[in-house]
Amino acid sequence: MEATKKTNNINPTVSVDCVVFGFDGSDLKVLLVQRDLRDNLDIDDDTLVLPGDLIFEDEDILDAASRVLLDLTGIDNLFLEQIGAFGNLDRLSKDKDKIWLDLVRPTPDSRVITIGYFALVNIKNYTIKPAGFAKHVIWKDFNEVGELGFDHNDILSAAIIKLRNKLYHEPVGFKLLPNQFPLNHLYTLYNTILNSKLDRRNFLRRILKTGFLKETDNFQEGVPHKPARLYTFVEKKFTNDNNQKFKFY
Amino acid sequence: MEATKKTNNINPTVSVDCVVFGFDGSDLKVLLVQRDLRDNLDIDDDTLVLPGDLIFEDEDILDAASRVLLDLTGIDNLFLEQIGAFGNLDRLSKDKDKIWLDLVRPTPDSRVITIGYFALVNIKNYTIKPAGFAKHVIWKDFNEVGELGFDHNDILSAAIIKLRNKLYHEPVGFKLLPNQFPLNHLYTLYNTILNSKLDRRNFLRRILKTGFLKETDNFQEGVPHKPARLYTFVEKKFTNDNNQKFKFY
DNA sequence: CCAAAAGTGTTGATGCTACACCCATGA
DNA sequence: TCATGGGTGTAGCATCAACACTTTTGG
Repeated sequence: MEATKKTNNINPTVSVDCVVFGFDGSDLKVLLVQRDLRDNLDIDDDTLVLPGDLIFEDEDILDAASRVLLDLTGIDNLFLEQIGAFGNLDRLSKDKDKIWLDLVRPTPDSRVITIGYFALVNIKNYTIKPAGFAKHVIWKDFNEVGELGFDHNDILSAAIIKLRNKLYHEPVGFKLLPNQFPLNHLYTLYNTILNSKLDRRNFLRRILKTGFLKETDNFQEGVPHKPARLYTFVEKKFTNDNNQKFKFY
Repeated sequence: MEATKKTNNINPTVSVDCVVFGFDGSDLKVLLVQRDLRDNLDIDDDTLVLPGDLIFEDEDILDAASRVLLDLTGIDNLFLEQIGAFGNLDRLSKDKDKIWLDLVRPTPDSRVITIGYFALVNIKNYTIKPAGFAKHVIWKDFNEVGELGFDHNDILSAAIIKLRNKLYHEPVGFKLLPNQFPLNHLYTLYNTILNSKLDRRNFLRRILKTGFLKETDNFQEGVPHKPARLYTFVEKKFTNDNNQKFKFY
């Protein structure tokens, strides 16, 4: 009967972490942040982590993930999908992690379970500004991500697997591209993410046959070669029901 | 350096819930339990729920799920796979749920996030005894599951989707069957779970071609018709890497 | 005119779907 | 002998993989 009370107390045992993928035309990128409060603390810690935070007691988990992205990166209103829960007992036990936790968390020894989310964005829509909320946010090449803080490499691994699966079965590649794009960008995207060298002609034929692409009257500009025709994504009803039958790529 | 301290304090904000699927030869079954302490409490509550419990502070989540199944059902050493985290703010707010929580939980109003797991078992290995730890445990027909407590219908929905996906891409059907089984049981299993009527000859040809089945010299006994040859599952290295290319059924 | 990427079809092999009858057994 | 499910093959169709040359543009 009673509406949810807003307490704004943090829940010290549950956090969210977000894997945001972008694509710059040739490489897959991941959004990473330097740890919060880094400038104010007298520690030498340049560890990168996924954007994340503890949740509030009365906050929906998905909302928490959205909030984190908005606060840390200015990215709003993103389609986020859950990866899963990560709760290893030792996930916060690296030395550097403990030092940071001791400094910033009210209950640094608390056992924390985190829920991972992932999202795909067109990287050009979210240029990271080198000041303000995005001071410590960077796009990192997926293949050049080193050791992250906490268990965030595990979360990232789970995310890339999910991304590859989705790429096969759902029309999601477009989310990583601008509104209009040449087909070869999509082709490169698939090859990059899937670590493969698909046959170009077969790929183009198949991707067009899905009906999710519509040609425009626009062409690439400023390229030192024949400009390619730009295509756009056609929103169609897509049900995951036939997910398994439907090979997308 | 220091080994994990065992505190045995419960974590009142995180729980696990398990979806255990079984197959009886014609129907898909789910393991459900009546709520804990039902007999000792003066309430009229025959609500069924998934087996689950709060976790301990220093307990791995997966271990917690195993413990729950062992405690409630005697099922040990099961391969459990995570479904995901379920954390809706209203997931514990049905009237009957609140009454039960008030009676058995130290902090009944605590917001709880649950991690769902699922498992496949050969139903004959785990005959539920009508006494002892399994007093309130039943196998329920998947299609006859009514309204469960909490948000357990949501968890179950997520589980069945996962099961259907796995059935397409991985050799898991065998886990629901005895060591030796006639091919038609496997065929029925696929049709039941996928809600389909696969072509029988095509199914048999394809399933044999996967190389995961080996014929034995044994035949069905006690059936009022020609006894079918029994097959057994061949353990082979199976990597999910080619998950997406590989159509299993 | 050169470099660079765009654009474009066919063929052979493989895999898929659809389909029906006889057989072996227990009762 | 009857009822029940067991066991088996093919043909036509669709899909897939493999493969290379010409065109257009900018510089």
